Amino acid sequence: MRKNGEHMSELSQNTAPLASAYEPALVEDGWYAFWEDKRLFHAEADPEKPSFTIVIPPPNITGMLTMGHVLNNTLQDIFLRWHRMTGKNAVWIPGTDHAGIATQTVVEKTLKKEEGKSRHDLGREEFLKRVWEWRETYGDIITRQLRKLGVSCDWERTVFTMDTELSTAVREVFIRLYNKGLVYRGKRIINWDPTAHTALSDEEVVYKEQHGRLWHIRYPLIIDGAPSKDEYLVVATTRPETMLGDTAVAVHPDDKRYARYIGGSVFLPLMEREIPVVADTYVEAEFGTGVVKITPAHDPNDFEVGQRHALPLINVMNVDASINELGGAYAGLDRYEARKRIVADLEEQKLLERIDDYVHSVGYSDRTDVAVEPYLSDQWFVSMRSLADPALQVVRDGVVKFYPERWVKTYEHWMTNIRDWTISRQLWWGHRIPVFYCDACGWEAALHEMPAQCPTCASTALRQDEDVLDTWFSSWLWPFSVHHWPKDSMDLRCFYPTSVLVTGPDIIFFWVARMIMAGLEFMRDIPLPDGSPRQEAKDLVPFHDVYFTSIIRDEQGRKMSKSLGNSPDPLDVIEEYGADALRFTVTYLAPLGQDVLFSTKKCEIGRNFANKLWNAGRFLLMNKQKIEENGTWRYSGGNWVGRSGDRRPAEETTAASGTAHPFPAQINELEDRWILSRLHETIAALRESMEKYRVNDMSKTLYDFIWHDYCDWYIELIKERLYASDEELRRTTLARALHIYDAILHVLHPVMPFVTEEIWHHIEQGREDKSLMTQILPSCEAARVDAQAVREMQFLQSLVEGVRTIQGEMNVPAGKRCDVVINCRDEEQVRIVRENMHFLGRLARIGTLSAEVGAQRPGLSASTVVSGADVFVPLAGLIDIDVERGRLEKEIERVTGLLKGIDSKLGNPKFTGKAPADVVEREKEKQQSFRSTLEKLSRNLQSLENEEQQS
RNA sequence: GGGCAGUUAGCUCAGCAGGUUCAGAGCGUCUGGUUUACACCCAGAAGGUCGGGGGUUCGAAUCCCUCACUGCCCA
Repeated sequence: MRKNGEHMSELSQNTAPLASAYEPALVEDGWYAFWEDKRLFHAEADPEKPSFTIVIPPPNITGMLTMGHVLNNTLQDIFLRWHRMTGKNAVWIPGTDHAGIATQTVVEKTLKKEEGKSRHDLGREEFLKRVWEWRETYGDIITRQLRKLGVSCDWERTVFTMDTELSTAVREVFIRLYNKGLVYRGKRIINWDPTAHTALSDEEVVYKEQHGRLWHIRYPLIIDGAPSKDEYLVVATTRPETMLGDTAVAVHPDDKRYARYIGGSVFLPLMEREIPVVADTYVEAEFGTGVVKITPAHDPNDFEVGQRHALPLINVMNVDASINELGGAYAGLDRYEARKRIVADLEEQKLLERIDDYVHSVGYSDRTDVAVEPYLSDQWFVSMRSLADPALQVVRDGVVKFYPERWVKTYEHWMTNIRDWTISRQLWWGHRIPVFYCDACGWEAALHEMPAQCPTCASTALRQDEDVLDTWFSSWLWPFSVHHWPKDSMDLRCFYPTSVLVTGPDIIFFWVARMIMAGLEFMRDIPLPDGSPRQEAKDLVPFHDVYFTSIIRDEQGRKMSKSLGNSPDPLDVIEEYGADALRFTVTYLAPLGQDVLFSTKKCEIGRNFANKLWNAGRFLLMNKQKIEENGTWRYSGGNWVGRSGDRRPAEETTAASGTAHPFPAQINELEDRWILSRLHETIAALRESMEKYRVNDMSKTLYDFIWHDYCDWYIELIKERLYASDEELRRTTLARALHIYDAILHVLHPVMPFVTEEIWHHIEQGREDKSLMTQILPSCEAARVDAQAVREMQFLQSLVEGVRTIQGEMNVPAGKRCDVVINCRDEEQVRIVRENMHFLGRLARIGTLSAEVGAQRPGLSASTVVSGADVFVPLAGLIDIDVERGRLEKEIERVTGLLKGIDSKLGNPKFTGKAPADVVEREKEKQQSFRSTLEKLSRNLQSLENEEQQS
């Protein structure tokens, strides 16, 4: 990586022409270092200045940069850079997440591999030391990777969820909720991860459809105190191994088939235990046989049935889901091995009636991808109802807006059916639950630190809860914990709430919803920047807008995943195409709310675009250099400065800015009026796209304006003036072209920061210490929009295109210039053509051009009709009459069709009666225009056919 | 089973406040190109009647209903 100083000296000495192709690899690292060294990403709290804040969705410390991160962070950076360039106090807080299970698993694996030890061999304290070491070594790989993307995070503010201050916030929140009774401990069936040996929340379980079996097992009836040999109830189950823990069988109370067995009992095979037959409406009579085994310790529904019927709970599994000593002969076997043996044994005892194939969904751990086990254990929960209600309200009220809006429905559904949140994890890596117990007297409290002795009985034998908290229990505090809440500070006052959250819809429940709850619950005691109390919902919520990103898929539409190997490494892509190209491509392809089908090759869009921009700049700079080489004039401050140092504005100074403006209020040149008009239309469109978070619209607008309007047309149009002998004309022309180009660099910078910064520094001397990223975006000036210039240009553009089409179709040799005769519709058209003859000739390879009203068709001409004007191209010797006839006939057919449609429309009294007058008027004008076009086309075709017969 | 998206040129997608020649762009294909910024380029062409059906309306790719298929989320 080049040091800032080196880069700049190289730049300022760089008077050689730019390379003919843009090479991102040569400049990107240098500019990133420049921005960082100059602390341009850093912002200080300023109560006087409106701020624009984003907190990063903290990536896991175990994570590597994925295409998902690329999209997400590019969007955030675009928003941030754009708003920074509007003059706001923009800050983006970066940081990482400790990722409890993922990190602990990684370190445990390493430990096993390298030292053959388990965490238990090391003990808690030593193990945690190792995790910290691991995080010191590998934990910021992802943030280093993010820098390659060009993100403008305020790295000085980087935080980590396990930092001291953030841990304080976690404890504080736990203690407050505990004291309010919103955190509680209870024995429940939770989702157990048998690999990580921990509880999971409902949200961490993903369900997958699976082909399984439905085993039908005979449970002999107990008759006269003994199991019957030939009478039995048949239960159907997908999990026969859990029968070891059965404490009843159940039927529906209205199910006549089994009514007589209710109150009786059956003989539990294998365990040889007598269990009751109970009646419960939970049972679906239609499912299976209508008899269900009840295993209260291993199924959440059975647990509830068990509660209702006071059934005993028999937990037959260990923490790794192997069978424990309560599982009789199967003790010690893994759950799946036990299943096999149990099925075999049942078969041998002729207790297996039949086996059906069955498709059902099985829950898997989001983190370890093993089937979760419903498991009875003591866990901590957050009572969600009272937190959820206000959080639901602010979204319904629009205090927090979702983009796209449809996610509101998903949010509402979850929030109205919310269940309590399992927050304890049986891990070591994480925030340890701050609850302390005295075993001597039973005292228990939530505190920041363990007291020296029990406040009740003075015992010193106190202990802290062994479990840690769910990682999301720290993430939901992120928008304020990054500023070290509960401590009050100007940072917290000014930078909270944040402006927008950019994240994936997959974590709407995990994270988005819970952050809203936390903001509303905990931010009341922090005043507003002016010191007044924070009361209104809009000041309490953690963000005002939530942008839900697209999902990046491969070309076949499959989700990108490690196992499929279909996910390109973004760093490779950046190396090959450049970060700007990747950023542009990804935003260009990502409409709000739609998935993105990505392939590396698509980055050619962005690379080619960057190269196009580069070459346009290169062209201007070559011309600039030619003028400066004469020694009299230097381009500086957006205009030309004479050698004496006097600013000699060849053009006037705008009152508003006080700076020289190369475009005076009155401009004669049509192309200049047009491009200035298009620029301001474009700025307006970009602003609107930004407000609506339509980032792909923004990219398309930039692409079309820069490539088509500016490069394809404007640069071509001014070449004539740039090559003129009059140097003042050359200077004026170039100043205008540079002015537009400079504006382009500004508006494009948020999307493509590197290439724009690079070129911006080449444009004029004296920018060595400045950066484009802290410049102010050009404003949209309505007065510069010139509808007439746009209309006139459109006419001229269609003339050029019409002539070019004829030349192409007739295979006119590339070097040949054709004469053109235009029969104009009116004198206005004659004027426009005559005023712009010079560039029509150049752009359409025209020799002599004549334009008048009533001009006659020269013999052997190809023709077309443009805006009511006949365009004739005499092509004696070159014309292929068959081809020309084909063209005209096809055009006649097309226009006839259009005219027919309009005729029937206007012939319909309902239309003329009901449609608004201006619509009818417009249709009439169209009808006129089509008729006239059609007449001209037919006449031209007729002439052509006459000529054919004559020859 | 419930909910939400999507179905427009060979491919990927714009067009989502019904009426500006609205049927578009990029890629791909074909034709032509040594014009002093760019072959990561320039000029031009061919290709779709907007998933099927029904409805609202003077008028629908655009609004409503329905069906089909695809994908996602929740149970």
